Amino acid sequence: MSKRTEKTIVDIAEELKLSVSTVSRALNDNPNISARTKDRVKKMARKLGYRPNALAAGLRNNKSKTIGLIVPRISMFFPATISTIIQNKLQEHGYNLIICQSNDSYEQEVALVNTLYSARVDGLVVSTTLYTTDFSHFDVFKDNNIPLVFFDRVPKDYNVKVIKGDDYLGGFTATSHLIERGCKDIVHISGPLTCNLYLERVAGYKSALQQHKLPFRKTRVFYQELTRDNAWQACEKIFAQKPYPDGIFASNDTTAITIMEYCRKINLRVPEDLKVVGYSNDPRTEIVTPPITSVDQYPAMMGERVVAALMELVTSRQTGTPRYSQEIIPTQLIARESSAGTTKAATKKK
Amino acid sequence: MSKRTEKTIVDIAEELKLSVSTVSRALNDNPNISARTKDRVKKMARKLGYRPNALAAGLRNNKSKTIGLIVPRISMFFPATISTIIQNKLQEHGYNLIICQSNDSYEQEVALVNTLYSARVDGLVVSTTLYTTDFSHFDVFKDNNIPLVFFDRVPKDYNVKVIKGDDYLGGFTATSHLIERGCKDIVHISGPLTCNLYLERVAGYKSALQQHKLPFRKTRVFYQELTRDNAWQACEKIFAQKPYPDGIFASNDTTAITIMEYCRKINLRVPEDLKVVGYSNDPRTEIVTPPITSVDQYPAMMGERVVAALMELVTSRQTGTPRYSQEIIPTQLIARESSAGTTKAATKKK
DNA sequence: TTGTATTTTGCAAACGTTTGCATTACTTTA
DNA sequence: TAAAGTAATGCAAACGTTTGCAAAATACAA
Repeated sequence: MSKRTEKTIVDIAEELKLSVSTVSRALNDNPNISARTKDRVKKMARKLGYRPNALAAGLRNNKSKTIGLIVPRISMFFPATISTIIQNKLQEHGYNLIICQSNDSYEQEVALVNTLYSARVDGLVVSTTLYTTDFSHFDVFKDNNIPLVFFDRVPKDYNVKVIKGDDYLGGFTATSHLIERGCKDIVHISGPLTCNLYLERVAGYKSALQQHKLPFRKTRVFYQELTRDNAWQACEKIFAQKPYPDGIFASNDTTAITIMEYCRKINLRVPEDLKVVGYSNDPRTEIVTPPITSVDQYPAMMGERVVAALMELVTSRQTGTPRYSQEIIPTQLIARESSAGTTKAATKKK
Repeated sequence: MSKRTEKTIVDIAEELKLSVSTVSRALNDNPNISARTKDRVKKMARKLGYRPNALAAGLRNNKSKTIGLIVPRISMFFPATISTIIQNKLQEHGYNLIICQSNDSYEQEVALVNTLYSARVDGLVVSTTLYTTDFSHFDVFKDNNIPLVFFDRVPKDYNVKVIKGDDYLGGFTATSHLIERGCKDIVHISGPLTCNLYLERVAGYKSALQQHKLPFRKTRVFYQELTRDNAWQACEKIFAQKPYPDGIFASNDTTAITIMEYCRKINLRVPEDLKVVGYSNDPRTEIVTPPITSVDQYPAMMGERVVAALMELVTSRQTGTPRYSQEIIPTQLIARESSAGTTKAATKKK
């Protein structure tokens, strides 16, 4: 039906016997266009069904009003929640968001950074892959002074804006909690140490143990991608031989949930025989029986801080390379039934 | 530090004493550029740190290699899963995805459609708001013959490509299942009827009842946004007076989960006193005790079909306005404990 | 009326690509 | 060695905006 229907400002200009510059200014509410012409232009724009071409404007202005976001996957609770917040907040600021998933693949992350640069996004928000230790693919953004902010999984030794959780304290609190509830032999299931935040949680775990004069044993810590399958396998190892631990601190709620399933299978009672603490306060922890104690990371707050930081950077592009600050979002332990009661010194054997 | 560092193909051209056209063609592997020059150009491009400008290319080619996606919210299981699939599939095809959330607000949806059009996306994928009954804001896409595909929550009487679940059959199967398990008085908690798919599920529910000679009673059907709060309130109404129903078919798993919580609170046994079936097969249904019977919608299959359909439309833009087909994705009931056993004719009273 | 200040509008270049057509540079053939 | 054919490259326009500067139109003052 309709062939070349795309109306442009020149169509409006011709129709109204005005110049394109006037039309452009009128549409952008430039102060030195008379109210009358503004009105005529806008009316005609509507009449012709004119739609601004953001590509053209972006090319001319060297800004796309678009922000890029790279997360490992959007189907996981924590990144999903943050993405939602970021998206909605950015919308308020008039920015579009291109959400991309690296699927925890370093190569994909690199590719995404490049295509997002090509799309000339006005800023980039990233939570890195588990395995990203070289950050040079982000240099394009730094070098061209394009706002770049990292959250949650953030780089080490790479000078950028960073917004992260208090992972050390989170690990410390979770572990201390278990100790206070009487646990003496606490297993920790951690993510791979290529990802810094797990390192910090482990450090927190360790120092909680030490502070309570409990030994830190290497064999009691597992480093693995925190998937269901891996969690199940870890359980098989853990419960292959006695003595069983009396507490497990999992760096992830999926893992914590899987542990509970495993316990049910082998008839181990939670929290009586084993206490479990997860991480992230995924809503699933609440609907499971028994509900699981977990560490809340305030995703909403983090998301808000991310876009606030981003907007600051966007609006202060000129002032040379800034010294980047690091923001720490607090953490809160939400105690639930999975760690309730007190395990007495003499471990109950079934 | 670096001011005007943005290298363009003209920089490459100057450096190599070539014309920009040659450089452009070389970078795009145009067949009639000699292998030697291609090589030189690519080397120089790398050396200068050249990054293609997708805005400029998009403007020139009238295509952005970008697809828009509008969903109610990305934090819900079903849309999240589909978005993930779509995103990953599109990436394989070399397309970027701009994911947007309407937050179930009609106004936001309209606004998003417009900005995505302005961004000149090469296609648009939509699952509409609960309340979208007027679809004229999508006309821009239809009129300009830009690929447009709807999934799950799809328009009624609007000629477009549609990929939807088999909601009638889903409703029918879920209800039949409850009847087969002995339920005689089945409540249905439905979404608002402004959204067509709920209408179909209700129709399925109704016809299952009729087929088994059970009465359809208006007071046994609730129409509401399927949130936690609403589900809780519905429960309060349902169990305010006897007789209690012996089965509930909820059009959503969040609702099903909430029902189970409520039952626990009022000491009603599931499945003995009440059987529950949800919809979507959200993984949460599996980890709850007892696990909840639900209707799987094959989100992965749907996502794949969506991008397949989209790619077909994208590559066959010329051939006039096509007659759009409607695809139906099958549905499968996953029976779990929440509807196990057989409620005998004489209702067990506690 | 003329001149000056102020408001409003227009011209043309620029943003970084791509591409039809023309041109030049090489091969091949007679 | 000239003619003809083929391969490789270049020219210039176009995509739809925005914007500095110049010009025109209007208002105000003398």
